[in-house]
Amino acid sequence: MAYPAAWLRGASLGEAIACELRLSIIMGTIKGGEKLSENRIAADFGTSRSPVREALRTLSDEGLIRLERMGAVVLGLNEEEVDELFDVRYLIESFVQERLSRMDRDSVIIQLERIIDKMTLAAKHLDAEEFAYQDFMFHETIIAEAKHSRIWQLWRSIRQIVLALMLVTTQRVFKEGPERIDRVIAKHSVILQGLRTGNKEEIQQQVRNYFEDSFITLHNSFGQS
Amino acid sequence: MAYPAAWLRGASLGEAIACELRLSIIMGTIKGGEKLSENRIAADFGTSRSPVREALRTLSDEGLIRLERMGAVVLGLNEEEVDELFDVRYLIESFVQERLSRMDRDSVIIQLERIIDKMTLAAKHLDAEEFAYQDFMFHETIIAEAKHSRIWQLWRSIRQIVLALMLVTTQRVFKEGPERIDRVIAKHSVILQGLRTGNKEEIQQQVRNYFEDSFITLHNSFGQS
DNA sequence: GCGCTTTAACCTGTATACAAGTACACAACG
DNA sequence: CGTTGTGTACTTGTATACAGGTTAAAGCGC
Repeated sequence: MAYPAAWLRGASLGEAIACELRLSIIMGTIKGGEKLSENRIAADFGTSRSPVREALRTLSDEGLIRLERMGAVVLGLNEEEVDELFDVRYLIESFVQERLSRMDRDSVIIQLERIIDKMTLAAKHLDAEEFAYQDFMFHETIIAEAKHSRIWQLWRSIRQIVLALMLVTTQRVFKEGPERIDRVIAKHSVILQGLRTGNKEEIQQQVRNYFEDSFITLHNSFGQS
Repeated sequence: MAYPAAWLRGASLGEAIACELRLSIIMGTIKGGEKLSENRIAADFGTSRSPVREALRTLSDEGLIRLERMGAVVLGLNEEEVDELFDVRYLIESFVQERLSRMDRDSVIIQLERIIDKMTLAAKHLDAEEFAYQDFMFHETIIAEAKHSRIWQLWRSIRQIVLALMLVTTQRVFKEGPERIDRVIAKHSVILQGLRTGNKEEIQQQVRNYFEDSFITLHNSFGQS
């Protein structure tokens, strides 16, 4: 599986290399402990060291690798670290939703409705890539609408990992059949419904439910793989 | 005011340039809206574009500037954005302390005691730089001890800004006299005391108090400047 | 065979070079 | 005077070159 070319439109070589490497690390094609050298990667991708250097810095900022004196060592994402990523996602979305509950939500609700429509369409066409992307956009839209510069920055620092992870897990979900896919859509609808009510406690409860459910699903998925 | 040279030991040129620029932006020497060019900065610092490029990426990741097609535009930190930064700090420390309350805290308590001693010493010698650094280390130590890879990553994405901000505010505090300095030390002692008790609710209350107080102090400080 | 020294390959950090694209000013023209 | 076109200067993204340092292994003495 390669990184969807459509997601790389307008990206520089450095970003593209970062995306490819990130996906390889998340899928386990590149294993934890492995050592990466700028020269070797540059040779592999047929580029110079400059974009590779940029890519390695990106992955280092994301915590997927650690830059050392010589070479970069791959840290990878084990099950526990994925859990921790979900901790952070929950922390961010919980904060953001609390904030949204005190704001005008008309705009975000309309956007989320459209996104759910697109998810439904992608499910119909069995387009896992598009589905994963819309799933991603659903959450990104909510976070963006809270209009909190620092929270947005936190999101930026994990968004690419989240996207790559969604791509992988969505493809697993699609293999499990349509009822599983529908459940994912339903989960998002519940979040949207909570936002519509504007009830702070209910929204928080919905978000908690969402992540608890995702958590369990994820572990089952890990157990199988 | 320049960035303390002692804090740059072992740093690459790129990191050093990032620190200098960051401080200039936070102090307002470089104002929001201003446009930065790699070439001009490289000329100013007497280096090539490579480290400057790295520095600009760092500042972009930190949300202090925005990289555009041509030139980078300075975003700066107004009062509201500092508030938002404190939102994030509170979010992180609150999470971390909850986690710590369920862990063995002996090690972190000893470390924090030592840090408070160093703060007291720095206060005695009126060494604002050292005081700011120990203040910073106090919080960083707490976060590190929670041993949560993703939370640590979030912290990493704001730690340099926090450090620079602490340097600026600490120097203001030092100008206001010793009683203000002692209050800062006392605030940290309260946090430490909360950690000693291990009582979850009390710890959370202490952390909330700390940030509410910092919040108010900060706004007063902003009002004066 | 084992340990020490030396050397050679390789790595990163930084500098420089080149190419493609963008903005802006200025001039020519309607 | 307004508009359009062109040219120039400056920008970033990428490639290449160089310097200093680290690793590792090859070679040699024992």
